[in-house]
Amino acid sequence: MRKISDRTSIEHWVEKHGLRGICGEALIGAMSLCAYEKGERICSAGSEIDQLYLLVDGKLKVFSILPNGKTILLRFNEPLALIGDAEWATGQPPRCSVECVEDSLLLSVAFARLDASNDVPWLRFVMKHIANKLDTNSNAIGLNVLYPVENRIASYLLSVTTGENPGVNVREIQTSKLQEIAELIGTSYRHLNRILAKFAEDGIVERRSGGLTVLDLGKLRKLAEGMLYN
Amino acid sequence: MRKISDRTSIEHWVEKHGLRGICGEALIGAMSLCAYEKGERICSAGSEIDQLYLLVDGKLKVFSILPNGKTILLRFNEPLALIGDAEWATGQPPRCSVECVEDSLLLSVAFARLDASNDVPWLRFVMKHIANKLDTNSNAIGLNVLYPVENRIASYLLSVTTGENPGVNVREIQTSKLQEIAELIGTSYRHLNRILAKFAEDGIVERRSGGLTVLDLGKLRKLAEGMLYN
DNA sequence: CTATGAATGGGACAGATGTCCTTTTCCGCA
DNA sequence: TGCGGAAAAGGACATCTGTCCCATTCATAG
Repeated sequence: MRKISDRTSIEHWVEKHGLRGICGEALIGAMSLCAYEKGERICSAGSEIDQLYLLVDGKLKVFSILPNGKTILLRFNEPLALIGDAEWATGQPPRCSVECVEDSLLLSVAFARLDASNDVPWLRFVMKHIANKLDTNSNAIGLNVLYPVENRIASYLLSVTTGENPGVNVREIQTSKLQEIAELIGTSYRHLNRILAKFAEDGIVERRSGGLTVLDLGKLRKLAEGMLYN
Repeated sequence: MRKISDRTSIEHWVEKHGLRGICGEALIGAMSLCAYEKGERICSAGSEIDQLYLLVDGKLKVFSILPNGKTILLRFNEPLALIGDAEWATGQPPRCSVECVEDSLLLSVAFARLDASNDVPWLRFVMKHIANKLDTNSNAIGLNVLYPVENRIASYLLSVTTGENPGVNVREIQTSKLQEIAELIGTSYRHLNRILAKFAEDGIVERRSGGLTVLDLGKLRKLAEGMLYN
């Protein structure tokens, strides 16, 4: 992580996301700007966290680690997203880990600084964000339990495909080895492989030389049926 | 639902749960007390909701309804729990339905009344509750995806068993037909039946005359492995 | 260019779970 | 008391998913 102290940069991102209407000048003044590289970890489940982060540029993945050591993808985050909001609110250590899937920029404020603030619009802003996560999560539980892996994979592929350009090579837009993808989706590598083979047969994706190319976003969307990791 | 207008009753519950330290007198004055009967629905997914509820006595079950019409149990709620908090925060219609599993008492406040309030301790209180739900949910997603139905059933049985008295007849403590339980857990009736048969074989439960008696809470706890609906 | 370990692709089989049906039990009512 | 429908119990089979294993391909150091 690289800290960017330049106030002008901070201002830029504050303006870009309209933060000035949300939190007071004092809070903005207390913010730092942090640059994380692709693959870097912002926070880890169970570890300490004492900063609230606002993702202003880039993309993050949020995943949970279970008692048996397995991991499961919870969602991808794009700007403007909060990291550490729930932890600040509950005082609990983070239950999830957060990692950059692209080079990312985050504004940060110390929890201590927030505790001291009685900024009502800001509180409402944070509350709304947490509530949105909850909303998404409540839905995701059902979808994860009630739909087979095929749908989760479709959803995952949609999430890592930029959408504007079908035919994206998945290899290029995210580091994960297939093994990692399998873990994120909560299935075995073998099964992921099986489903991908079927997708290839159905012309949804193309596999060549170890890469993976999405051919038919429409079919993927139909399979994902509204279940998205975003 | 029966409305209890008696201010003294309201005061009683406000005191009992220490609400006076959380929200201003004005907010308390705006609260109503509602008595719901076992089985009654407090809110339904997708419908309108314009009140925030505080469960002060009784027990609720919260479940989500999916596109395909299936339902999945998200959690049980006991006092002091909030209903409608996330909906108030996001402005979205409820994604979950909430139903009483026992006769219950809830304090209610209109969203409109809350919108007008800038009570900081109260905002933090609500925020913390939403964050807790999120925390629990994030965990539940992984558990639901990565553990087989057997564990979910164990967890369910624990949740509906009062814990102090092993040998509780499940029939007595909650209305659900087995078919309903199956839906809540997100499995088929057939499979639930299979697992229960295995539990009976292992001496964990006893099935007789259509009822179900929990014999061995210890084994259930081991199976649930920290995954609880509460 | 080749050797080597990592990553991918896939066969075989077992266990978990869903679907479809039939039989049995329970329970209220004529 | 007997009947009829609802709920429960369970058999048979198909599909989904995991585990184990091995063959193939790829990337990279030498």
